[in-house]
Amino acid sequence: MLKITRKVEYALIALRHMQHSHEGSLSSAKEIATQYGIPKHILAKTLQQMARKKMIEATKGPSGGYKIVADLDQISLKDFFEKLEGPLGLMDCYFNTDCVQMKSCNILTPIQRINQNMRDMFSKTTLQEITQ
Amino acid sequence: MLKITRKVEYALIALRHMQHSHEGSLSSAKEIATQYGIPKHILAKTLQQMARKKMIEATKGPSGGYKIVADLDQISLKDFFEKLEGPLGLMDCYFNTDCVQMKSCNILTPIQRINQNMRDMFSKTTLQEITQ
DNA sequence: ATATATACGATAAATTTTGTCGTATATATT
DNA sequence: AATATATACGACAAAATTTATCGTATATAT
Repeated sequence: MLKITRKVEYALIALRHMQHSHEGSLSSAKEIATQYGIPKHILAKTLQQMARKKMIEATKGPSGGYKIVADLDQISLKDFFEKLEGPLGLMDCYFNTDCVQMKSCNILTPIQRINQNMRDMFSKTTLQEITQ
Repeated sequence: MLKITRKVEYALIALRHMQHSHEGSLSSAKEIATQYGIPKHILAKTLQQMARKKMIEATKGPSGGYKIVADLDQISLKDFFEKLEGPLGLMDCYFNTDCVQMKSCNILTPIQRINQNMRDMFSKTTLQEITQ
């Protein structure tokens, strides 16, 4: 439990790779996949998702690839996680209110507190800090 | 991602229930399961695991059940999670060192940092704070 | 034209989580 | 002693989620 997904892991690896490669240069999915032993197709999808979220930009064709366009200082880890995996919560009832046991649940309030702590923590860390 | 499991959820509900029931009284798996709409068999297993970890104590036979015996002030959320689900880490490589990509991995150190933050957070919260 | 690279939906495999079943053991009550 | 109730626990099955694959389309440099 409390694991990040491979998708997020691959995304972090790719971001860090791009950030450390030559300024303005493009990194292809193939290049990154090969270097870190990641399935190319999956990495490509993840990169596409990041492109849709305007974190990176894609260039098609031969010698194409991706490059970072967002300011990683301005993106918190919480935002990053949510861009890739949707709302962040320890339990679904944090954002989804249709649990039939809502009324009888005796840990709703306590759980919300922990949740808030976790979200605060991930809100305070920026992507830049991770990939620098 | 970053979800707690039902097992942990059920354990928290049960603990809170016991803590709020009459001092020294026993709560049976059936009683708790019925009240909160939890599958009885699963809850029983979870309670048994908590008993093995010396957090609660079981009494067999009719009118038997469980009661809290540990000091919940002395148990951190991190310890609680680990008693039920094993080592706590965002990624397996935090405690399991046989990832073949260890050497080429470019996010090992950053991830360890986030990991540590999360563990610290859960170490600072006690079970008592949650179930009180 | 051709080769290379991204785009993306559909689907399959693998893993993890969640739940069920059966049987054994202990004990209060009758 | 017999019965009913409750915990103990391993084996197994179902469901859900995550992870990966496949096929096809589009863009573009050479």
